[in-house]
Amino acid sequence: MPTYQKVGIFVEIQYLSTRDAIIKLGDELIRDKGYNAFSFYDISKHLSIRNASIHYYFPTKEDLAISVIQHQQQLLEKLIASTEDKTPLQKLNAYFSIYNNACAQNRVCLVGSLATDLHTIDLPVRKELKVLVNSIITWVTVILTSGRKDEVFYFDGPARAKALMVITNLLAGVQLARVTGEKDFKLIKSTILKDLKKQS
Amino acid sequence: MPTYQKVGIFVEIQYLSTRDAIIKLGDELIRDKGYNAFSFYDISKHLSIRNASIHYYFPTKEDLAISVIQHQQQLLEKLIASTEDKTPLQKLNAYFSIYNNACAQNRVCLVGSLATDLHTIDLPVRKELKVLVNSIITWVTVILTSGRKDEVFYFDGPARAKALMVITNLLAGVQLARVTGEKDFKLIKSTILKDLKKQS
DNA sequence: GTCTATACCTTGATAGAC
DNA sequence: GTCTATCAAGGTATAGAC
Repeated sequence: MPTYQKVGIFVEIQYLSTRDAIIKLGDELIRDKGYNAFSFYDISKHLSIRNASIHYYFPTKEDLAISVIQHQQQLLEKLIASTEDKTPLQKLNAYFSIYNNACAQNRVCLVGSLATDLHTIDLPVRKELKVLVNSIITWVTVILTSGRKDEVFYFDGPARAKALMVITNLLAGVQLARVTGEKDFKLIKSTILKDLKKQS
Repeated sequence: MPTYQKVGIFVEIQYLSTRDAIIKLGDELIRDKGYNAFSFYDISKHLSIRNASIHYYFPTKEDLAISVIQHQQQLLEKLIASTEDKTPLQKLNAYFSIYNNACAQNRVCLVGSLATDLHTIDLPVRKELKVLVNSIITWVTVILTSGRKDEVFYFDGPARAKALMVITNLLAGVQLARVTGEKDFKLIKSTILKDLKKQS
């Protein structure tokens, strides 16, 4: 068995355009503090740019919100594409990974955050959110359908209904975990999997 | 079979002290727009009182938040007490009724709303929220435990884990329903019950 | 594309009269 | 207990120089 010497520390550095950096930070802020609680100052401070520069890319706060949602939509589509050839269980774990990351950072998921603020945002943003939500529901429904067909998942009733159950477990799981602790989120995750794998 | 004549319309009028009216409205606003989106003006406008009068009862906004949470805690305890002699299924339906009302008004539940805003509120409020969350989890766990003992509910694993599943289904269910429509919330509810009643 | 400077509004909060 | 009046802070947004 070979031995290894530590010869350095590897640091991953991301280079993003100003625009992409604003979107990424906006996403994190919405999921950390909520849409109405974060301000352009939070972004300008962190990126060492000025308020006016943010408005150059995003004339209004709602414009930024739309771009943040579209960015999540793109991430989702990448995740779907990159797991295309994987098993249903691997795909489901890929979906779980979204919430694992969120929970580890003590952030909630974008959908849950914007849904609670829904009545304070205008129609174009709501419309974009609806697209994202439907993409998520559709993907999870497809995963569960193929998993049941392959007899790796077992559940009764329409796959879409079961998808709603799984999604709501995770979505509210990260919210509850903020109050009761991360171990409850892990408990929810393992309970979902145990339940799906159990022949009924 | 007797017949009846309509002789009048019955209107239920609530008389609340200013203090209680503020709390009730604060609760509705938090669940409608979120903690950071509602303002004292929303309350003063609706109650035809002045900003300063609200501050007389609640020196700070966080003071109001604490009273709102405590009010929900009292409602919960009343609900628990009033269903003490009922069956586990009736008790579970009583718990469901909280979310039925919320969903019908297109409002989310207080826990979900404040959990997404958690990082913008200070410790005393978080502490109060934690008390409420633990009360809910404990009650649902007790309901599920006695239901399983009576063989009206069937599920594997710890009752607390199953309680977390049911609670997260409902909590995120009302949030998702804002985006996809109320019928999905009803689907989630009926799926929970079907699942619990199914002998495995 | 990024800056300075600023307009304009809403917010939570307070002082003090009644 | 409720009011008028006011404040200071913080917010989004814009004009215009560089």
